Amino acid sequence: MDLKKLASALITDTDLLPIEEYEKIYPERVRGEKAEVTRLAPSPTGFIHLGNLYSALADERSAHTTGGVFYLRIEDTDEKRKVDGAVESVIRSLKYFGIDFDEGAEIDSPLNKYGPYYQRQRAKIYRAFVKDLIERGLAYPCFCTEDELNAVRDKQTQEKKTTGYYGEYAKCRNLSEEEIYKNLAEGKPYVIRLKSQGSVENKIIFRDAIKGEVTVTENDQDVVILKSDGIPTYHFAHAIDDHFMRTTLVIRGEEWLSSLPVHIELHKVLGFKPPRYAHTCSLMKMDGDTKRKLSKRKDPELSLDYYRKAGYFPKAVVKYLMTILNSDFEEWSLKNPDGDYRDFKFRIEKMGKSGALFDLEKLNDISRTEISKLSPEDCFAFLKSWVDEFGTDADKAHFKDEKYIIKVLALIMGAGGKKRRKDIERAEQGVRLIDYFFDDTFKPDYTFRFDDATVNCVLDVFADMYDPADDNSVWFAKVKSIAPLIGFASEMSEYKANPEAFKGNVSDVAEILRIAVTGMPNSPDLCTIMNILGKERSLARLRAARR
RNA sequence: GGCCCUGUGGUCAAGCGGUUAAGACGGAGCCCUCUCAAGGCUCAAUCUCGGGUUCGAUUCCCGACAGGGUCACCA
Repeated sequence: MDLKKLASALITDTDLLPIEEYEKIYPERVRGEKAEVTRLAPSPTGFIHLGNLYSALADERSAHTTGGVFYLRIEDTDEKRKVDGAVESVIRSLKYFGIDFDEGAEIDSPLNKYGPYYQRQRAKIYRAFVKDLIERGLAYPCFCTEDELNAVRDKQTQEKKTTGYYGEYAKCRNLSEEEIYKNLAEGKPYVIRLKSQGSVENKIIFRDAIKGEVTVTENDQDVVILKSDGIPTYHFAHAIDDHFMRTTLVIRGEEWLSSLPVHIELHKVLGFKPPRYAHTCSLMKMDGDTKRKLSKRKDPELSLDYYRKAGYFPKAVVKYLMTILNSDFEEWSLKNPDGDYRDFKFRIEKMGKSGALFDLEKLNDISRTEISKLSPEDCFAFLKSWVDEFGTDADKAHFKDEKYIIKVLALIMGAGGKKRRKDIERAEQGVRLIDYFFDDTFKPDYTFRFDDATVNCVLDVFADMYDPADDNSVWFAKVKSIAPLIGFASEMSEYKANPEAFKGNVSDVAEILRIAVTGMPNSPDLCTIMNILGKERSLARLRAARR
């Protein structure tokens, strides 16, 4: 068979470059010996999720801790699944979490020498190589229809054979020259398949950067490399792109491990040296009593928007992910509480081999801790940016009074250092936490544990003696002085020594006042709260709480 | 079902032939204390199961079991 003629009949482009040219167009990168070139290669199919961020972080850290390059490539080979604005969304979302690309699609950079970074725009490159493969007898056209393929698969399933297009099932593999040209003349659609040279009898031992030695079976499937629309499949595009974009480390989910034999063979027939691979475990979630991969459809917490709306501190999400990525990060972080996570020595090899259950509790803890480290001013800025986007009208009005809120935050956060509080977990919850500092959102729950006469007595007596000029100790002395009036102990030690002798103690007096002023039985320092509210409002609240 | 990956407390996990089997989150308790938070201290809780190899296995090998992934003209 005249393969050259066949190749020209199948791949009709007339402007393809000789394949050797591409080695010159995309030369080896100049880089340090250990510098890794990594990439994030999402398909623009929807919105970026936590798994992408997780993977992006591993890529970004691998590149930047070694002095390498991290770029963005868009895998848009499946037109059906394309969503407008997805690329911008990827870049924006990652930026929100502090991750930037050095190079790639929609990235303004002088490094952009390995583009185009959209696979659809690289069609000529792929076709040049497919054509070469056909000429070398390593690829062939397949005219099988979907129905025929399904029928074969059903038969294979029934006979308990391995499914797929291989060996005796590869009908079009040995089509005669005239059959091919006849089909072509009839205008039958076709795909190009790899003519696999492998055999499942052979095992390949391959070294994964995370999993270590992995034993796989050689590929014998005649996989599709060029779809009927002339666009390559993922497998083929991956081999070409990661070679010519000079990627050194491919980090991807472990769901790709099973197609590794295909990729190995593809690299081999194309004459490329494969990159190093790192197959990461997926983020899992508990569903009933079994684990499963976090799913886009079922789990809202997979969406990055979820974290933005809930007002998680972006750095906290990143730090949480870092603890899963390299478990010794947590220890490092404890030793360097104010350190930048970028100073941590991230290594892809330290990644865990088993899938981690996503732990929202731990994220919450990290988020609380990170927010507690902010100054009241920075915390205000963080909450304000959340309020601007997701807050109610009341929130927006409140946040116009920056000075007042900063005063409130200084209290809530225990500013000053030693008595730091961790009350704010997320912006959404933090904003609700300060509602009682504003009259329009003050929604008290007057559930007192004492009779009305006692409550009123405490309220009235304290209102009479309250003086905003009092410092904390004078303020508290006054609270204590009320106790004996209603048969409460003014000293805790007294009360503990003989609880039967009293109806209550100072803390109960304070509780009555606290419920009146804040509407809740628990709060930060009451004296300071009254101070921030001011005399008039404080007294008004004491009055309003009378039974 | 075939193939591949994984298997240490509730969760994330350190460990790499001999350890009282780290640490963190969560839980319980105590202290501190006007409540809460924070902080300090203490406690409970783990090597999936069989066989080997070895003087000795959580660690190495084999098998079972369990969980996960994958078997497209989707990535």
